[in-house]
Amino acid sequence: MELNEAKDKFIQSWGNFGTNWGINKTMAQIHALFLISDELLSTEDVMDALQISRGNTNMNIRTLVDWGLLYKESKKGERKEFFRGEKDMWLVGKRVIKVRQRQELEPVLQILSEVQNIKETKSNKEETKKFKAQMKSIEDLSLSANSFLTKASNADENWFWKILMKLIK
Amino acid sequence: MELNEAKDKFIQSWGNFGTNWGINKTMAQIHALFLISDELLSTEDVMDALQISRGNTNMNIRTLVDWGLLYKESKKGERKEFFRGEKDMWLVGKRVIKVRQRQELEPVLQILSEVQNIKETKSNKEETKKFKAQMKSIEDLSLSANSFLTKASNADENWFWKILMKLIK
DNA sequence: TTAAACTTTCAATAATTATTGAAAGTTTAT
DNA sequence: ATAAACTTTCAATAATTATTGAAAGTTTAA
Repeated sequence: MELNEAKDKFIQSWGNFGTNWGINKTMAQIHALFLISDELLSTEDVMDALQISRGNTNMNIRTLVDWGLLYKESKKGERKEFFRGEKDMWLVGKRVIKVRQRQELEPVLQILSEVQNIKETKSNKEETKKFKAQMKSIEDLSLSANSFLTKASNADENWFWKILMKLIK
Repeated sequence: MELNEAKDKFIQSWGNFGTNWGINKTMAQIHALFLISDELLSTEDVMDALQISRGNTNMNIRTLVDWGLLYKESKKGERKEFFRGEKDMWLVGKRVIKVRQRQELEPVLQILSEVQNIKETKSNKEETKKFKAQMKSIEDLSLSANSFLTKASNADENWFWKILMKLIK
């Protein structure tokens, strides 16, 4: 395989991978492009490399910066904005976990808690008890997952993997 | 809140939650309905409860059975098929992890490995080295995540959480 | 067999989500 | 203040994904 062929394959695959996990294809592709680019890239560079529109590029670069996966940087003598990708995959992982935990797991925890405040009537006493118990069990697992992810996304790599390795042996 | 209002809220939220993670809304809603139903339900019961078409219901029930989140069961004297939901959230979690790991993580591992077989030319020696190194680092993290998920999805609950609790303390 | 009861399929359609690109907005240099 | 260089927005459009429902397929009972 050629280098450029390999790069393209990686970008396309990363895009599809994102798609399966609720991250839009362009955003994942831009991220992939930055993972394999050592130089700073401008919005136009990204537009050219991936053949996508200015609006699309701008929007997704913004989101990647918000997620902490890209950094805005300046080039001396250039007025244009440039960006650099975070290359450390452990850090990338931690940041993705943080954002998605906040955006998606926490709202569910909120609902699971709310939904347990039901007024019980004489006619549905048993049913209510069972429903609450089931919500509680989902809440418990979600809370444990949430704690784990919080810990994981704040942990320093060595310490974390050292203990994790005992687990996965 | 009323019991039925709470049930509906849970079903809708679970549907949206699924949507954010690349699982279609109907499938997640059907799953939610089974999580809070003690009785066996038929395709028609699900159609009625969620107001969705026969085809949609059939297709998503099939997938849920494939994933191991629903079981097909018979009711004596009834010719119709009935289904029962797996209620144990730990088991549900393990099964979801297994399916998605196979469907989405493993293809990425495949690509990451493929993409490292590049023929180096004199003109791009350095660039090729860097690209390979970056692919390797992504592959390493992905392999670790993969091992962890495999372990987690085969673990028995008590043993697993006991060690995990030390981590998340 | 036959036909009723039930399940599955799939082409058509609807709903959702992503993308474009031109116009509006902003910043900087002079 | 002006205008060139650059960034952002957003209504229109395209692409993707989900859903419908009728027709085809299958199973069962008599």
